[in-house]
Amino acid sequence: MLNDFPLTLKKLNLKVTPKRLAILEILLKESVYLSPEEIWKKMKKRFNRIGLPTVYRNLEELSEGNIISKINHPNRQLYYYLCQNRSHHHHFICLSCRKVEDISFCAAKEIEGEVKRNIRGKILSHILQVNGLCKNCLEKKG
Amino acid sequence: MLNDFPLTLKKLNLKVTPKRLAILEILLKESVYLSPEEIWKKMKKRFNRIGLPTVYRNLEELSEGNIISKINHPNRQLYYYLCQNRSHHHHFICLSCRKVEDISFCAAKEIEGEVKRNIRGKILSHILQVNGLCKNCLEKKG
DNA sequence: AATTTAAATGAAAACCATTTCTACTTAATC
DNA sequence: GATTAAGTAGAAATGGTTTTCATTTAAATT
Ligand SMILES: [Zn+2]
Ligand SMILES: [Zn+2]
Ligand SMILES: [Zn+2]
Ligand SMILES: [Zn+2]
Repeated sequence: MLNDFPLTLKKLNLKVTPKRLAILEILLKESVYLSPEEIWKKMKKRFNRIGLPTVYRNLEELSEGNIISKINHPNRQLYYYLCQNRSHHHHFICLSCRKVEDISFCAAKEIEGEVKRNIRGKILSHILQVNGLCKNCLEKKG
Repeated sequence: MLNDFPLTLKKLNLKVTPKRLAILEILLKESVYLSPEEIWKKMKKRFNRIGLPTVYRNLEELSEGNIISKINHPNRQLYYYLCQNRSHHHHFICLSCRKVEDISFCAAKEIEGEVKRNIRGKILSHILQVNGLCKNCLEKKG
């Protein structure tokens, strides 16, 4: 279930193409967030012909379908991460080695309450992300 | 204190220039987030010569100095907002009319605990933002 | 008030990550 | 296998943002 990618794609009404599967496989193998170009470079090892726009398109679609997460990086470039944890949660990202770790705490409930009570608007999405240095990177510096 | 901009700039070791003051004044007047180009257009009404890079540079510096907030927008463009609330808090942003409203709830404490306990890393920053439709925009649609 | 110095600025150009376009290919359905 | 809508490659365009560098300005120092 966790990585029956063909099924996952079908559920999103996306065709099961070798390139889509490869993008997911590449991301699954990584414990760090990757840029579209980095994923493209890895794809070039598997396919003779593979365009960068294909990688961008697919990453956007997969992100739209909540299969992969978009990372909010201070340098404002795009990064993606495939998390095997399928329940709602957020991320701690290492700004040095790019490692991604799960944060189970989510303020969604409390915030929903506050938005209902005071703002009286409709929530469409929320971002919660912690940026820092992971254990390994901290120890290297010390 | 709240808008003694010259003093604020001095504290950041930034020179008190008419253009910096104007950028702050423009932002202070707005209850919505603005793009650098939008701010530049407003600046052109006040100055004969005003370059877009100057606006970008100053916005970045002011954001770095925590005088203004950078907005995380789904379209990935830069937007800034000057919030008069000087205590730590986060924002609800309307994706339709761009209104920004304060959310006092912040999960920082809980997250800090979780990062200390499980991740054992160092937190450098955190993002918490709620995107949605404000009360006014909801009612317009209904 | 004049001098000095580092910071700020404008204009033009560069940058470059991302998107668009078009012709071609492929997956899925029957 | 034929059909059709979706996916793709490659090249080019896009456009928000940053860099460069010569000039100007703020503000500290005489
Ligand atoms: Zn790390
Ligand atoms: Zn995760
Ligand atoms: Zn609104
Ligand atoms: Zn605020």
